[in-house]
Amino acid sequence: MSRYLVTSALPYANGPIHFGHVAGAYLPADVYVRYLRMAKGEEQVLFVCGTDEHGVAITLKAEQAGMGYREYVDQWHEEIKALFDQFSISFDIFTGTARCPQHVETSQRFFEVLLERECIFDKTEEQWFSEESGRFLADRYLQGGCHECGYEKARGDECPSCGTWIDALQLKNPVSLIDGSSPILKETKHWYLDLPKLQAEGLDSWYKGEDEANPVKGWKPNVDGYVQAMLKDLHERPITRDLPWGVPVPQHLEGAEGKVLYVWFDAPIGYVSATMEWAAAQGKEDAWKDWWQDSDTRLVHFIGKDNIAFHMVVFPSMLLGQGEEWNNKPFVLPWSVPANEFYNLEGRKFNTSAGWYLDNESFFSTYNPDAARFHVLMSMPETADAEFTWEEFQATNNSLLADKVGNLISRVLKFVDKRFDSRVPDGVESILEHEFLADADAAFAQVGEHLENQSFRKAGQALIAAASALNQFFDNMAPWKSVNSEAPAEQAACRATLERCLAYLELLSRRLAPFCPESAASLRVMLGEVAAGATTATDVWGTNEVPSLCTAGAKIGEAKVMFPKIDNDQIAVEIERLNASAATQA
RNA sequence: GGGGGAAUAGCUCAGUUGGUUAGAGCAGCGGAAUCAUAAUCCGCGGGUCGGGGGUUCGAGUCCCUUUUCCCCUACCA
Repeated sequence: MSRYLVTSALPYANGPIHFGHVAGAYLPADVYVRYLRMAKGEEQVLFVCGTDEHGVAITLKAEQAGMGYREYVDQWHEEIKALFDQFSISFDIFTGTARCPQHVETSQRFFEVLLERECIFDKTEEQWFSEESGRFLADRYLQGGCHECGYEKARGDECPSCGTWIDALQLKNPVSLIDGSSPILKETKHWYLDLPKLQAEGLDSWYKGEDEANPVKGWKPNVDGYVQAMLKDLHERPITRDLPWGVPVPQHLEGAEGKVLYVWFDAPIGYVSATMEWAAAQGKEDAWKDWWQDSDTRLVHFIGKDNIAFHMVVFPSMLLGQGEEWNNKPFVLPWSVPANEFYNLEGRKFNTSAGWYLDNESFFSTYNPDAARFHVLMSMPETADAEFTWEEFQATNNSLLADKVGNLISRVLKFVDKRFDSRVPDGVESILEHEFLADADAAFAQVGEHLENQSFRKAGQALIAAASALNQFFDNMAPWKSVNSEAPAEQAACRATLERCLAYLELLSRRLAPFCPESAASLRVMLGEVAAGATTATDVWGTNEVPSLCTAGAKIGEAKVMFPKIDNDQIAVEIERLNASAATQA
């Protein structure tokens, strides 16, 4: 039995996150994890994440805000965590690279091991240095004359005028965009990750699925195409920076003073250190090894498409490069990297500073978080960019959740309440074979199959199809007619129909849980004694499960509206608010 | 400039290794029913698959080219 170590991309603690991030890397991961916990067992799954809190961008923004670096990232850490809480993202641990107690030591050890194993080398080169602010300048913070077309406001990486590639060292009369000073060239030593070497030593065979110790699930087209192209021409990458904020390069090394590990080097190590922090919190310091160094672990990275290179090439290389220097065991390599595309808002990118965003607080105080989860999942950018639109959100909420699912629950429970005194009808000979129940069985089975396969939209569609089949069953049996019949056979059919409906609602409550956890829980409350048995333990998914007969006389609870409808006026207000907010910022 | 992904009914999307009249949901239209959050169920219409070319007995599905959108391009995670 495999265990699953699931990660979501570490959000950068440099600004707000929005539904777009949630749709790409967090919500699908959470639905997957909730499914795995139910289908494989809680102890077989670990879900880790945290904020990425280093890097030059953070130092600049913090300085602008007149805040200390730690203070600055703390603020964003809290804000980011708040949105995840609204979406009920169920991380086992959510830490951060600047707050995780194990992070510095772990990152440095990664570095040292790579150095010892000669997967890292150093090089000394000249770079632009601002004497005024006492720091080396990243290419993008330089402006100067383009060596090709002479355009004077070219940036250090690309000329906006002629589009040519610029080597920052060739800029004419460069000026620092940070402090306006004229930088000087100064020598600095940096360390580089030798990716070509690691490619030959195992990255290639892992990627191709030829590494028996590290099987892979298979890559999505966006991942496969990108990585294949990248592996044809792999170069070494610098992994250190001159910065006052980050994980220090081990200080015993010559020239390490004032240098930190480059943010993308230390960030993915955050997955490992977060696991260590989790283990320590469990009182089992070594438990992290069971996840990172156990060949039965399936390592799954949920990311956005902008992160493919790091999770498919750089981080696996770093793991590979550790050899067996940790406890005489290698690290596991990713089994699956579900990279999603981007999620936009009403046709444009989410952009908080331009007023093009959803106000999280207002959103969650007005709408059902489970409806948001379900809609975002059903429209998530699995294969291509996708978008959130208010009208589609309304349609999902009303047509699917309220009308198909909510109403099904409502009509069944109210019928049982009125006609059978809120109890499972007795003397029932269960209906085991029925066309529409067979459809429901198949649809419920597909929910599991699709979740297993990380096909989230299809899983959601299957869930709706199951509810639809149950509606068909109810209509086909027409218990509202048979209930008034004098014929014993009719009356028996009516009782059997409701018994099956209750049994299937119990199944629905379990299949709905990964998508809409709160609603699933409230459905179980409504089902009362019908859902009394604890079923959160390992539950067999992906098979045609025929629910067993409900106990006759079992009492059900009170039916409540699970998914309130959203009316047109409300949606119009939201769209107007969005446009007004964008207009104000423009 | 280079690399990658995407483009299929009004909308959102499926379409396995190329193979009979290209599917679903939503919206729309018609009907049935009335237990239920005026919720459900049945039926119907509607695409030639971004444009062009090619391979093939046969292509949405492979190749070339072109247009549009998005991502990466290595110090904007």
